[in-house]
Amino acid sequence: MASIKDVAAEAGVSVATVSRVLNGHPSVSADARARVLAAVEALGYRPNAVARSLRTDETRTLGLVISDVMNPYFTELARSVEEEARALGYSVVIGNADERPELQDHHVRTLLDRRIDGLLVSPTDGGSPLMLDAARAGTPMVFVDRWIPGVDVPVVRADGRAAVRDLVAHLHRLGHRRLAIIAGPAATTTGSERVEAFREALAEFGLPLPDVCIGQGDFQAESGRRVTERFLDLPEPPEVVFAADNLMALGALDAVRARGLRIPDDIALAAFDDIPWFVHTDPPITAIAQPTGELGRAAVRALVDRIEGRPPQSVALPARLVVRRSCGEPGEGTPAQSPVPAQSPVQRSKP
Amino acid sequence: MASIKDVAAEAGVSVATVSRVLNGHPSVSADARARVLAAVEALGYRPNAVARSLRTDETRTLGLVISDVMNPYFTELARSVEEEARALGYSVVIGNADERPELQDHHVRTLLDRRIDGLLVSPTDGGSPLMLDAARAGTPMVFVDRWIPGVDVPVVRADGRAAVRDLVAHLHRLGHRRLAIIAGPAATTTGSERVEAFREALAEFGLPLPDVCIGQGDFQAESGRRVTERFLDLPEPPEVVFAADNLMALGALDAVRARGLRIPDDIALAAFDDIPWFVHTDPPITAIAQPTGELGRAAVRALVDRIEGRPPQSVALPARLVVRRSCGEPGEGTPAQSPVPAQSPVQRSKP
DNA sequence: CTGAAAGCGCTTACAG
DNA sequence: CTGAAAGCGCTTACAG
Repeated sequence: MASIKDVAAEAGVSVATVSRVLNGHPSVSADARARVLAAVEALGYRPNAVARSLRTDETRTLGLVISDVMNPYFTELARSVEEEARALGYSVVIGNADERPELQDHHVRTLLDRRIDGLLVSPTDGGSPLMLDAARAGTPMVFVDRWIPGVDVPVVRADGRAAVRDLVAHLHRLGHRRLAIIAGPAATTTGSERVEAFREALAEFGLPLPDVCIGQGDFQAESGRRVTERFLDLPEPPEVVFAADNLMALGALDAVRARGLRIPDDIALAAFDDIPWFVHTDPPITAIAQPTGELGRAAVRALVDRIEGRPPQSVALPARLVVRRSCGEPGEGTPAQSPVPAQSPVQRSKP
Repeated sequence: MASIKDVAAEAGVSVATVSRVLNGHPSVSADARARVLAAVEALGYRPNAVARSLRTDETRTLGLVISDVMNPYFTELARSVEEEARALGYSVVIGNADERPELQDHHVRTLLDRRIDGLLVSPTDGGSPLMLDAARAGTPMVFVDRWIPGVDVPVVRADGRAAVRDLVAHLHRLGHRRLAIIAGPAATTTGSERVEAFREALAEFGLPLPDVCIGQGDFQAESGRRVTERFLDLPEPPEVVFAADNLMALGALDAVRARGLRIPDDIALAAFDDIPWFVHTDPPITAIAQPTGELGRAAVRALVDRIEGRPPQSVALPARLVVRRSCGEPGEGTPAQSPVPAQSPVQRSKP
């Protein structure tokens, strides 16, 4: 592969001059520039980014460590991150932690070794020493979706409180009183915050959240299935299951179907995270939608601000409730107090 | 960040010795080794992969350029690619072409600039000069899923011919005679091969495939919707729509639902690619499943073989038909000639 | 077993 | 405007 030396020889100039024209440095004669460009063209020369990075100490690359690529929510997040990064002149390399702390560490380490300019992470756990050290050592970092309290790192996330409250109001209106939740890992902020928001909303409506109605999941489908089976085995099973993410909702669906039960007649289901398939499931699933694309873009902007020396900003964007049919139709249970208009199935929460 | 020089100073040896212990070179005294390791620990030293790559001319990184990350099929492919690569000591950086040739080129160029050791690609089109030049210039490359004819690059893919034939047999048995397909771009092998396999299978059953029954999609949901609407507007609409990938099936579902039509009563639907959600749609969707994880792993093995100087092998793994309810139940149409047992909804094609 | 030195492909003060 | 030279952080023949 042609190097800068070859180009210099071909153009009859020094490598310094070649470097200058390649980097748009102003002080190059038109003649030299033309000869260099011609040589570049003739040799099909492409600068070696590895060498450049070693010299400039920047890779124009962002690392993104997410908890689970197979989760459509994170896939979409990754996509919007890449788009915004590309627009700002950065590449992104993705590490999939698969909800496993040791895999998360593997990726953080690899990314750091490659000297990425900054790190976007959605932590799988409370934060490993490796990650915390990197943050303290000054590696530009921002948390996205999930975060770690007590660390001085900007956070870009959705605020689901109002939407969860809207969901509980919706369930209450339909006459449901015994509600259960499939929670995410307590070590993650999204894991604990969603349970808390749910508990608070229930309290507001005078409803209890007994321990047997809190199932411990891990944000993956299999755990949703397992927890749902336990719910169904209860002497007094819940009337509603709220899955704290879309994959656990998929697992719950599997479990319900395996028992030959029907939604919402036998049991109602709602999910945190909205995905295109929820429109087509049997029945369509009521969900809380995050502004995923916006989150990804905001996270990149915050990280690049940090990298380029501008003060980065934390962001919290409101999630919103999307009512479908998996919790019952207004009128099926207690008469609806404020019926959802059939024409507009999307109900926005007021931020 | 500590460099190898700092470690050498701390340990009281030369950088050469530090390098040797880090790389497991045998000729280092136990004493020197111990001192180096202690210094590494004390300083929290991590080798700079950028510098190492420049020197050794290898990055231990694979590039993966896929057509669309948001497609669950490719997400799963990417995941299995990363797993196998990691097992073999490589990282992978993913480029999402989003079915856009110019984006594909952008990623190929970026990856090449970064001097990845090898490239895995699922081409979005017939192949750009950039990609073909890279292949000719000797960049280790393997095609996965889609490929480009006439280029000397190993191919790892699924063979869907038998499964498509099984699907058509299934449809015929159910009494369907007027079948349509939402095809992928003709410039992609999967785009054209699936239409061809479908056409051949139809011919075998004496069924025509008129031009109006071939809709041109681009493997993304929106095109599935558009094409389906056109089918539905036909004076004599098809009885079955076969979507050549799962996203176009999603679009078809949207279109059918928007018209208030029911599946399979008003129109039947089948898809190439199987995904977990197909079990839960209304109704569950009959699909052709690819051995996605196996494809990803085989592709990585082929590429690494090529990189490390072993002869790489092309691979074609059989896809299989998974019968669900979206095309009707046996007995609904013409009496089933060989009914699908209700107990086992999964029917394997014989390779 | 060990170290001094060259060199990977760039960029960038420094002189001119 | 231009080039010679230093140096980024490593690895690896080459001598000893």
